[in-house]
Amino acid sequence: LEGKKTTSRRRRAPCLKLKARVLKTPLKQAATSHSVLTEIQPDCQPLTTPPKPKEILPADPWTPTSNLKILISAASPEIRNREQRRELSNSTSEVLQAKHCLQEHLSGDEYEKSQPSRKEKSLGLLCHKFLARYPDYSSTAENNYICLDEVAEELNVERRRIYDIVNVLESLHMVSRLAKNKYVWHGRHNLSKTLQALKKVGEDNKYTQQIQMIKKREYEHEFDFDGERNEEMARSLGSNEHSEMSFVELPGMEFRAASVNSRKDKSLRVMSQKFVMLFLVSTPQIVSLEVAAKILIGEDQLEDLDKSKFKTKIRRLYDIANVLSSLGLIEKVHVAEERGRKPAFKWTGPEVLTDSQESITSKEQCSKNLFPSRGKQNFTRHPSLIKLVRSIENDRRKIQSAPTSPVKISASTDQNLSAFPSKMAQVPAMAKHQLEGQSKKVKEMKMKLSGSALESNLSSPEVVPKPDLPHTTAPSQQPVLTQPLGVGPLSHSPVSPVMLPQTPSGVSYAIYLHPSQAHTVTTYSPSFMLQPLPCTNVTEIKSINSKVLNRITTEEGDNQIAKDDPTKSSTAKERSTIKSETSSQQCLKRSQALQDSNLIKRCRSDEESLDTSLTFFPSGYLIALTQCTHGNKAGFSNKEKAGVCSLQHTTYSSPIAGVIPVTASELNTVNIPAFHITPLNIMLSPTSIAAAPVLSNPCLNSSNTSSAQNPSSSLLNFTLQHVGLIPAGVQVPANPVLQHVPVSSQPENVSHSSENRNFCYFIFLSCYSPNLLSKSQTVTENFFRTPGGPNTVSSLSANSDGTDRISQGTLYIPQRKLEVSED
DNA sequence: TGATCCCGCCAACGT
DNA sequence: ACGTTGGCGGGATCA
Repeated sequence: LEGKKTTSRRRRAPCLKLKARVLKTPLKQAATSHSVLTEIQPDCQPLTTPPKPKEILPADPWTPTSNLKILISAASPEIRNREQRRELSNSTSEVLQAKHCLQEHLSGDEYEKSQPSRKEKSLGLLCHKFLARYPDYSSTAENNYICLDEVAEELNVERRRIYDIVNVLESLHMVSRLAKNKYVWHGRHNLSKTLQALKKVGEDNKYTQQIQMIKKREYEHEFDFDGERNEEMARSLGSNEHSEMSFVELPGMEFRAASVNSRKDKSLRVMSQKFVMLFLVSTPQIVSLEVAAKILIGEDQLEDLDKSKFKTKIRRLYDIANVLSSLGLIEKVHVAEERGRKPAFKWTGPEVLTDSQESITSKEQCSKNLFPSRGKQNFTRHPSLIKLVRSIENDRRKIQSAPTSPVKISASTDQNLSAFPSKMAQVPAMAKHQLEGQSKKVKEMKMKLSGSALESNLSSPEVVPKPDLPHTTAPSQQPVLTQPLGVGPLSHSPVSPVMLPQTPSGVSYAIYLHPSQAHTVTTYSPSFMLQPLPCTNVTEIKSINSKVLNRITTEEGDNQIAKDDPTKSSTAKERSTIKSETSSQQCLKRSQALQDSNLIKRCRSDEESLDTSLTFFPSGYLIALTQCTHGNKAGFSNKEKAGVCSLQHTTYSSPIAGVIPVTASELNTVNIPAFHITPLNIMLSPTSIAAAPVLSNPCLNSSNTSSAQNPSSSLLNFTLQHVGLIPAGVQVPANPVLQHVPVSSQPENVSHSSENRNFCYFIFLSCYSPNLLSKSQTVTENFFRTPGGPNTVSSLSANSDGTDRISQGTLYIPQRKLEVSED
């Protein structure tokens, strides 16, 4: 028991071998037998993890010096510039811990005996060490090659452990295999794209629903293992026929990734990706190991959902989680449960935009052409392509696998595509291109937005732009836009009005209707609020919490014990743990109780300091009615401003609807996430609808005017009826006149006479989507079919300056009206 | 105790 | 036949 790893291993080997043959790694079909285990065990004493030797090992590589080195590398800011608080505290604690050990080493000689503790050998620490060797963002100049042997040796670990790390990194495309024993380091260069792709796949996989389902069952019956229930559940989960999802690749990297070897499962990699997906699709972004394990298991083997399998899965998840934690992507938390707390992890990585929010269209369009059958597999290898890929892989492998085959592909990550004969390769490239361009645009827009918000006096509280926060992780990798959103009014909370920078071009409005209050709307809508929203770009709607906060209930979410230390300024973070109900049903069910005092407090403070990071957008039905005119020439007087503000405030109390002014010219800048919601059976009372126009609070308008045109009431009615907002027979008042509006708040503020301005009306039936929207393109493509045909859309989206206009007088009715992803 | 997860056997793969 | 990968699960540690 001298402890030397190698020694003990050697000693142990024969014994294990014997036993193992019988029960350990079952030969394919041989099932593990515990009885055998117990019987045999006595014979071969060790057969267990060697007890931690308490003696010292002079030869042990873990000398104080090495410890120090590790500490330094782990903490070195130059090397690891990426992290912030979270990870910082993370690694800091680790470092401290290690330091502690170090001190022990130094202090007492007898202490030197202490073997590296289990902790010091943890995968997490090892991963930190590993990561410290490479830059977050690799530059071609540096040594981006990873030689497993070397690394293993340098880090003093078995190679096996390195595989664990590399496999996870590979799943994030942070490294890719070049050849035997050789990997290339990509760093975080592709991270955001990878995450985006993963999120997309996760959504397509309906992970959100799966999670929901599991939680539900769990809740209903105290979850009993070996119960039929589980099998049932597994079946239902697995029955989603997309269970064969394989490794998600990244455009431009697929072949390299594929070359990793054709070992079919690639389990750890795939598991890692799926695990990440779970975070990306859930809100709050907290995933308990249990749920994750169940989903991951349920997906492939619906049959035996036995305990051991579950345990194993959990073990693997821990391995993965350790690596992800080292990367600063997740952080451990605990969620309170009826019985004690359950381990869980919280996503702390960059916020990821949904494809549907960003460039789903471009990507999807491209891929759809290739994979007409399903959009869902955009980044997953399509079955029909496997053969092709295989053959390519084979060729490639031949070239690559020569022992120590030198890197023959240029180190750059995405440029070798052209080398591929397959035209498939070009698609991803295109998508990527667009993606990049778009995110750039998003960034610009965001900047513009916050800039104008700053100068706008209208900037009542909510417009106070949040100073650019340092990125939590990869600096500059994600658009600022992607900052944690979430705050807010979550799923059921009423949408709070938003103030956006005023635009000289006019105003327009949108109506927000929260499903949870739909019933109210149907009958009477005293709280129907009209919000004058000066806006330039509705690219991002900033909202603040309304006083009436809804419960953020997620079986897990609620219970989550914010174990965050108070020192941590986790506002955005915390807020991001809002749950967006995908199910309208649930939305309706949820009560609107105030949730936690923090939120309330924050809400209050919002009035002054306003954390505007919050950007959620109602996703839902959008109806644009152009030709509605309004406006006045009065500028914004202070008084008016005040009025607006107060109006706005009152709205917080129980806004069930809101209107966002949007001029036609801004139409294309409005971002709305793809439909997530079912249109519900919301019916608007005619009066409510009529109110919309009223919103064009005169005080918002600039003096310039255009001919006064009244909105076509028939058009309006038609539209509303068409989408089921009002009963067929009902007619909405034709002319939006203030007095018709049942505005319950500050009527005096809306009583100005108005002049005319062109703008269009948007009506949203919303189900809040905490996700940020970003691209105008999304809106236009998802909701409108311009008369000009498909090209119109392209041209609109192609224009980045946001000046495109949709011809006025046209009623665009979304064609995908009832296409809901929800179900 | 239950949560973590290190350790290393050995099957599957690749050459 | 041998080296590389990496699934897997016992059981040591940690909290």
